[in-house]
Amino acid sequence: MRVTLPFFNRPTLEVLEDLIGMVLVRKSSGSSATGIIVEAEAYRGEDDPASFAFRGRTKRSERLYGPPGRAFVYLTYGQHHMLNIITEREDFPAAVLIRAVEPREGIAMMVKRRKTDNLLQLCSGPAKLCQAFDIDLSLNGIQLYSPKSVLLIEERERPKNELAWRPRIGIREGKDRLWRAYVKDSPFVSYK
DNA sequence: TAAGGGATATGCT
DNA sequence: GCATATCCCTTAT
Repeated sequence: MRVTLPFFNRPTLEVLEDLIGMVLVRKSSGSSATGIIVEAEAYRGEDDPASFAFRGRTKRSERLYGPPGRAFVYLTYGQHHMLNIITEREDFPAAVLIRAVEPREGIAMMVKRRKTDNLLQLCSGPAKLCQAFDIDLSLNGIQLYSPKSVLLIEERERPKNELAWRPRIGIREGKDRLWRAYVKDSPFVSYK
């Protein structure tokens, strides 16, 4: 599926699953960092106790109610940035948290930002990938489907001679809360 | 594997 | 004012 506005304006659990295997691109002064999304988590509706929207519209949850296809970046624990992708129609609060990516391009830059050369430690966590991709509050609200954007989601090119290139996706349903999708057997996911 | 520190925007009293 | 948060890292058992 092509990544344009309608891609994000759909039920969050569908977007969640489709985002797995897609490419996160961060452009910065000439070079760019890219990675394949291998783990993500859904937050949807005011009835989801894990969502910022659980207690209604506040300054913090406001962007969840905004138009789909934009980034919702915020700071937690005073030092870690989180990247969410807004889904569903305007006024319905929902998003997908990007939890882990498999680093592809710009790895040298990521190593520098993360201060580790362990590939498995580069982007295996929501705050880790933000650090590796230089994502902070300045990118809050940015459009993710414009080719001009410095942060965007792209469809992965189908590799030649590889028939079954789509990743094997696992879905976990939390007890009373979140849904998490991940690439089965990927060493780049955040949990052990 | 477990425990504790870090450092700040946000919401609640 | 105070408590808490979609977490990471270091240090200690």
